[in-house]
Amino acid sequence: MEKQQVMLPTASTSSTALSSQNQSDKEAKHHRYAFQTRSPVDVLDDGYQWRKYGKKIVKNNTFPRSYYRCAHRECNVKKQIQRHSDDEQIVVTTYEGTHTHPVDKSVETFDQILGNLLIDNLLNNAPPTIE
DNA sequence: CGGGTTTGACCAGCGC
DNA sequence: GCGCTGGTCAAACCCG
Repeated sequence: MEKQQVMLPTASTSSTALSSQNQSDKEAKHHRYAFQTRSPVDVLDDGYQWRKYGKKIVKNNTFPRSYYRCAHRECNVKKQIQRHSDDEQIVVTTYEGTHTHPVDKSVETFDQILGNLLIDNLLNNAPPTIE
């Protein structure tokens, strides 16, 4: 397959942070941040290296969901990417966990930006867009 | 040759 | 209690 790496060209990171809602303690324990990005590619290069460990077709989505994990041994960060069933141009990236290692690249990447957006949304109490 | 990716199967959790 | 969905792991294959 072709590795499509996008370095935040025109990908507009519009909305949205899904965080510790008052769903349940289990959800709260796991850091889950969902971002909806409008990008032509599935995998956004956030500066970290990810290793794909699974793919699954979800009933609600026409497109398969991809499961990624941080390439680092100590870093047990998981990331799942799924496309919108209605708009294939919308890519939903869900981060789970926190990186304990610095970015491999020397650029302020998506992770930083998304992180800021995340915090910003958290502070603003942004309502969950997905689920 | 090594690492990474791919696909399928298995397992667990939740719902009914 | 059984069924279904989602998630993870494992083995094999492909590419660099």
